[in-house]
Amino acid sequence: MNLSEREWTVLNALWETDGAELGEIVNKLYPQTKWNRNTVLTYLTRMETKGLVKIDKKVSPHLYHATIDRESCQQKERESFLNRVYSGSTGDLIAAFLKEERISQEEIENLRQILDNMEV
Amino acid sequence: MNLSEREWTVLNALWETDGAELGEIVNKLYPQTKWNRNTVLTYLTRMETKGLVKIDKKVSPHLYHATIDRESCQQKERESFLNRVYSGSTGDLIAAFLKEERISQEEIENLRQILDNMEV
DNA sequence: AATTAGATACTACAAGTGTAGGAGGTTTTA
DNA sequence: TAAAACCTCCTACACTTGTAGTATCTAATT
Repeated sequence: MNLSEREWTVLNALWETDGAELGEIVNKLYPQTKWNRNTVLTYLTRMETKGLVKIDKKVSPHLYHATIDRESCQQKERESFLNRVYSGSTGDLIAAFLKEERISQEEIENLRQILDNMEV
Repeated sequence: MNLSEREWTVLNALWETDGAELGEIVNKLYPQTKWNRNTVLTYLTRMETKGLVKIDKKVSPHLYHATIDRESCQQKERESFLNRVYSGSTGDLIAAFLKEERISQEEIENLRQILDNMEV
């Protein structure tokens, strides 16, 4: 199941506040997205159909939960990104990110550590 | 202009053989995709409408070219992936790729070099 | 209890996407 | 040159996505 941009946006909000009410979700999303409340509701119910979201209807207002965890979504997305955009070459991909994007000194150190531990 | 999965697949084929004929493209794609020839043609013409593909109709069979280069598509895709999936944290993203995906010893060395050159 | 504000359900509708089929034009080949 | 093999064009159609509007329902407030 490949997540769309909007689905990621919604899920990111749900992961930050698991078991949120509609109003909270709408408010959290509004600054970046300007989505209408009913638009958000449509996304949530469609995502429920797809099994991405669980809606707890025993309480009112309903509570909305992500049914999948962030890590495994990230993992799938990495896989697909890697193949689609870098034909599977992790080295090229990382090199591109290193060269282009801003990284703090600490992060550089951290990555160096990881590399050291990978040395056979 | 955000490229879809299919558009990436088509463009990857075009980048590998720029100015290809339909038959070549179809054959190149078939093993991974099993797409029907007319399906491919539909994608190509739709992508022409979007400005992603240029069709040279002066010759027959027509020749199909990508109008955008791979690097700039990769760059956009990196940006969007980074924000969508890692909330903009390049460090987290790279760490995840380093930990999860297989990288050869040479690539590790190469990345280390890049890190060294980034040191202030 | 009546009003109001927010929540949910149902409906809508255009545009985009996935996936070809059929008809007709062109090029190669027997 | 007739057949075979491609190629291109046009058409189709169901499904998904983006984006709400309306109507109703429920909970909070006066």
